Amino acid sequence: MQVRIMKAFIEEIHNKGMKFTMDDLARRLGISKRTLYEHFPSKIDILDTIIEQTLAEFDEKTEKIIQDDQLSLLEKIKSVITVVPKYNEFYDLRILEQMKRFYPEQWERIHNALNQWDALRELIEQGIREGLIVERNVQLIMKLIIDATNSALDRRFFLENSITVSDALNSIVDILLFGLINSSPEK
Amino acid sequence: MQVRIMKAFIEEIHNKGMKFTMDDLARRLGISKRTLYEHFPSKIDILDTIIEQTLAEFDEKTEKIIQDDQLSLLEKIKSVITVVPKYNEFYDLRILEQMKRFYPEQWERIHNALNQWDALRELIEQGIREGLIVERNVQLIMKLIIDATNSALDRRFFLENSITVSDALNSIVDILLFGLINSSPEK
DNA sequence: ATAAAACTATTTTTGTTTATTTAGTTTACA
DNA sequence: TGTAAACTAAATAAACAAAAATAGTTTTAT
Repeated sequence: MQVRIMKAFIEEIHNKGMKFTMDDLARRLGISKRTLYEHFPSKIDILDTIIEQTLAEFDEKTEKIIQDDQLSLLEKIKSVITVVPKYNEFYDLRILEQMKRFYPEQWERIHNALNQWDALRELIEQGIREGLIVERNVQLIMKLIIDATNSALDRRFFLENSITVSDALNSIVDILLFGLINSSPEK
Repeated sequence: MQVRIMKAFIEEIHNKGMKFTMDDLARRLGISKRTLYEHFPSKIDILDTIIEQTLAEFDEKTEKIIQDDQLSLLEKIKSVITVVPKYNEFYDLRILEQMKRFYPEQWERIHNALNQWDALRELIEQGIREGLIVERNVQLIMKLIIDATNSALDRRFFLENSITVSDALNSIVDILLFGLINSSPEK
């Protein structure tokens, strides 16, 4: 039931943005507010739980990739960057902007998560040490990767150009890793 | 004198953000408001002139690069991306945020200029046709380049990491063009 | 137990008035 | 001719009150 509520919560966000009422949510779920409050003590609590779970799930996926001995460092870097969080429609620039206004604490938590990415930085540093990655300012590399992947949060852009988020992320990673220049000889 | 005023204008912005008075500006210049208004009819007019001139100068530099027969397509692309506008301290995220609030029209003009970049798109398209650039969605490539170069507007980041804007832009372009992966065999 | 609706205590929003700031002008004076 | 300072009209912000919306609770009925 908790999951049903969280899904409906995200559906509401998707339709009306961050500004919807608990009455809306109960109506969408076809349950009474009373029942709703049996499962979550407060509105913010639902939001916190969603954030908590998606970030945790994101970290798990990342950790699993890092621990996977089958993967080369390059594959690990590639995979880690292209991890897409559950409820990914939730991570949308438009939504985040509203969240910054109405739930600044929650926004900050997401913002930090999106701009830290320590696991990736360690992989990049390892990559540099091993000569896999070009030797440049790590902070700058991180900023570039983060900014590039964060542009995948601009759902409007992808909708307008009918590209899926996953396709976009894959393209972005390929370009970041191997560059825009065609190194292979012409066919 | 117009130039002196514009420079002082930018200095004021640099110190106090977009919110400074014409009295501040006159004081900084050591002239009276009366004299100030002899040279510019209004405050917005100074701002408009600065924007006008920097954008025009940016376009000129770009055009010169494109017309230069000495340069290969690759060199052209690289050069065009790394063009830095005059008064570049003016193009700073923090400032632009304030400009969006206090001078929305002017902000939009800059915003459009920063997010259009038709000259570059044509070079990229040519690059794809000629097989120089990887064959991917042009819009996505453009978005990636624009987002990446726009992160050079985040002056705080560069200050904190003591990187100059030019260095950063050069690094960014190199990475975008040739990728993070070291293609050359280890030394 | 659960839904539906009524209820309440807060928060948010909206509108209004007042006070402050400031762009642009005018005046006085060197 | 140009500075400094005073001035004004307009915009901006601050303060406040009234109104509306809504999170969370309670009641009623099934």
